[in-house]
Amino acid sequence: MPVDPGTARELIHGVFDLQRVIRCLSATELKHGDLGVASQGVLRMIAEHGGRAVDLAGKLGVSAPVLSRHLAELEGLGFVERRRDPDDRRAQLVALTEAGVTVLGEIEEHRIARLQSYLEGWDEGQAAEAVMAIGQLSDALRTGAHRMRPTPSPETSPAPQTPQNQEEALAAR
Amino acid sequence: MPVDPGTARELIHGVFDLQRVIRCLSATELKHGDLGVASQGVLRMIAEHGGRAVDLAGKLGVSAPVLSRHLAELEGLGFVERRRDPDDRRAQLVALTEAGVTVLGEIEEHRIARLQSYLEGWDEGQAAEAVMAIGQLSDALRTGAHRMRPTPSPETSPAPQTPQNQEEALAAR
DNA sequence: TATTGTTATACTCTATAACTATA
DNA sequence: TATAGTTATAGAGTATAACAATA
Repeated sequence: MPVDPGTARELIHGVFDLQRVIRCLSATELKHGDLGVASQGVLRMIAEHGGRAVDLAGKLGVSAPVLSRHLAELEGLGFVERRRDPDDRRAQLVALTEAGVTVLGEIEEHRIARLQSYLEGWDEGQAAEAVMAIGQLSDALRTGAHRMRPTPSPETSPAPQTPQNQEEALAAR
Repeated sequence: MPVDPGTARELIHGVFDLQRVIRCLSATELKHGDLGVASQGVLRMIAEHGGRAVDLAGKLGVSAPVLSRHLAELEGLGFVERRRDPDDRRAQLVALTEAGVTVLGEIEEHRIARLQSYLEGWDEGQAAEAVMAIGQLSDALRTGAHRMRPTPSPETSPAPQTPQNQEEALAAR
């Protein structure tokens, strides 16, 4: 028994509206010194799941070249260190420097304080419900889309051939 | 009594994660013929709030040049009609053509069916809660950011002077 | 003088293709 | 032959600045 089409429609529009509001906020806030929003996301992902670059790209849901450039930028700013993986000398192990940890902390603190002020009047339960609802939605979209893809005519085409980086991204969590 | 900083943090990360998942979906789905996701959003906004172009830009949260180009594209595809506003000959009144209504209907139907399949296993209440939570969050960010801005040193600077299109966007709903 | 809309230009973030080095 | 990463190039979407026409 699927969700009512009207509710699905409202959810779609709600998500797009949220994205619009956030884009407007990104224009004015969400910039920290030289760091764009995307680089800030890379910084956080390194803090949480540091390690091989290729795995980070998968978790971030971006292609290898995109991550490569963000890492080059972050390394140039002194926020990230890259060293070769001793077990696989093709790969890189990525980690935050002390400066990187510091700047990420500043970014997070600033965002949290700002969100807290925007959420003035909310109670804890309301906020927790929003966290849960958004998390559930992300999971549903991830697994749903992931379950969709792996059916590229299993008989006619012998192998997918394309790297298909979305899949890794969607399977990440 | 503000929301707990830990909860605020989770909410921030949850929203960014959701954006990542949606970006991955956008790459594979969410394209309808020649129409990019942004143009599809313009199409929907015209359907819901058609009228003066400048007001549409405010509701979409984009600058006038961006809307101008999207409208030119949509007009070229035959999905949108523009005519001068008889009451203000600088302005344009924007509306969907029959083809525009049709294509928007197709887009919505396709998205709804897809989301319904992704939300397999959800019950109606869970979906309704997600709609509510996301709507409340959008509203909070909109009004919060809007309340923040109108304080550009009210004594030293006589007038804002800059168009400040974010404000209109944030005040739209 | 302010507002509506357009064009030109630039920025951010992204992807694909072609390449090197390693496995 | 396949994978990790880089560089080059292109595309989508956005903004600011400069402009024309109208108010």
